[in-house]
Amino acid sequence: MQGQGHDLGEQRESGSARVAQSLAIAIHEHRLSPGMKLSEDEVGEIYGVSRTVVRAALQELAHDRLVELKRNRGAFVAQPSVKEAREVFEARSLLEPRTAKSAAERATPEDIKILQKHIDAEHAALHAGDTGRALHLSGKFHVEIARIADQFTVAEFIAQLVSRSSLIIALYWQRRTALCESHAHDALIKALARHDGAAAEELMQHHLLDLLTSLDLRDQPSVPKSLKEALN
Amino acid sequence: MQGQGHDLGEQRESGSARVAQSLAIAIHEHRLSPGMKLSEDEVGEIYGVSRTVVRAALQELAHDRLVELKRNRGAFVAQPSVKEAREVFEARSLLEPRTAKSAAERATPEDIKILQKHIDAEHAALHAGDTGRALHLSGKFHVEIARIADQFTVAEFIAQLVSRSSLIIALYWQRRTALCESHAHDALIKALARHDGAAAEELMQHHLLDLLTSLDLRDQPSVPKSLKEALN
DNA sequence: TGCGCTAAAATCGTATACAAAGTCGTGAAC
DNA sequence: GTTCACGACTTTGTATACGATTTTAGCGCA
Repeated sequence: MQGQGHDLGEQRESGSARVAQSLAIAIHEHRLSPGMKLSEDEVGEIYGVSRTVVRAALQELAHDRLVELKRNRGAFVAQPSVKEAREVFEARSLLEPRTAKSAAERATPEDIKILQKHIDAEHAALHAGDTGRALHLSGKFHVEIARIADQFTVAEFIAQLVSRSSLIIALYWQRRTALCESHAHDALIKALARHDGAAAEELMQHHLLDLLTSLDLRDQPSVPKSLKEALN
Repeated sequence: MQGQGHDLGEQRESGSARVAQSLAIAIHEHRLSPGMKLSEDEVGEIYGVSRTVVRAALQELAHDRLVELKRNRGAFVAQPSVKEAREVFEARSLLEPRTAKSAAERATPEDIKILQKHIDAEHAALHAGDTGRALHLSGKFHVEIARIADQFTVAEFIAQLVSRSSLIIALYWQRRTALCESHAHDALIKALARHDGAAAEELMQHHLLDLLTSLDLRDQPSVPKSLKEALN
């Protein structure tokens, strides 16, 4: 989300955008756990900026529901409730299957290559034991599909939902096997490559249902830990 | 100065939220036109707050794509492009029909009453010639349906899309008749009242398509507010 | 007259300062 | 020993200050 999207290597980003993105990635990769407090002074110290820009970054993340702002009490990494978790996947099931269908109908060979690179990086991260990074890349795969469909508005929503899903997974994941992801993505990319919209839609719907059912949506919270460690 | 406490009803909200909401409504009601500049000093003067809180409000609106922030140049009421307009309605057509279906299956008599009140107020505003307010209420109708469906996550997305639609209508509306709205909403509420999910889904889909086709999406962003912009 | 350059004014981006609200620990009363 | 209350400390909310960037106006020159 954050930056308008086209400038990834740019250094021109405003301070708050940089901080927000860094924090967002840290959350995606589960280096920041749900419920952890994000003190303005502490975060500002870490990034070498004043509370002003930290506040802007935290507000941005709060808008994406990655952090929760409590009035006069500060910012905390969000802890999505069970109901919110179901809502997020309900929203994804409304948006992503039909977006995947559109993507299948428009995908170019270059698009497929980019997706394949995502998958390869994801596999590599998984193999290297960096499950956090693998999860982050897995999410980007979903957003990339929306981009291929040439639907930036929907892509933004999906990006937000993917971020929140990462938080949900941190809280409610029950299986230790993260393999299902890879296979589902492999099948999806094949359907996209052969412009099989119906199959892509079906595969995406099934993939999301699989993700949802792999969660244990009866339990409750987890544990916070130190801040500086996670952000180094 | 800075009367910290002139309380108009709910003073629970933080200053920035109050300013953001006020500005958002002004945009919904077309009292602020696309492209209009929102100077931080000027807005702060109007609401009696410092630039700090104005900036927070503008950032919030920027996240909802109601205003566009240009680095070192300030905030402007957004001017959605033709492509963005199509994307917004594409996203709505993904989210709203099936949400209407869910709402139909869950709607209680109280829900129907609330919706009816919305419609009545909308009709009243229309009859009073306050088309801006009618548009605003018409939008709230759509959001309320998502609330009835008990999908707050989707409801937030719809709220944002409805806001952006208001901006799009301001730019691309071609018909002078705003009547279609009312009839469509009347039919929808009837389907909801008799728990006819399929009909509600169909009606909503058709309603959105109607809205989209009532726009003139061939022209470029409409009338520039100032001459300089036109010659920019 | 028209164009380009420079300086002044306005506006934004960020840091700092101060006030209000919240948190936590200590101690006295029961 | 437990509970409640009060005060010092911490953290947030907002205002103000200052440097950076952009815009605009004025002036000189072709």
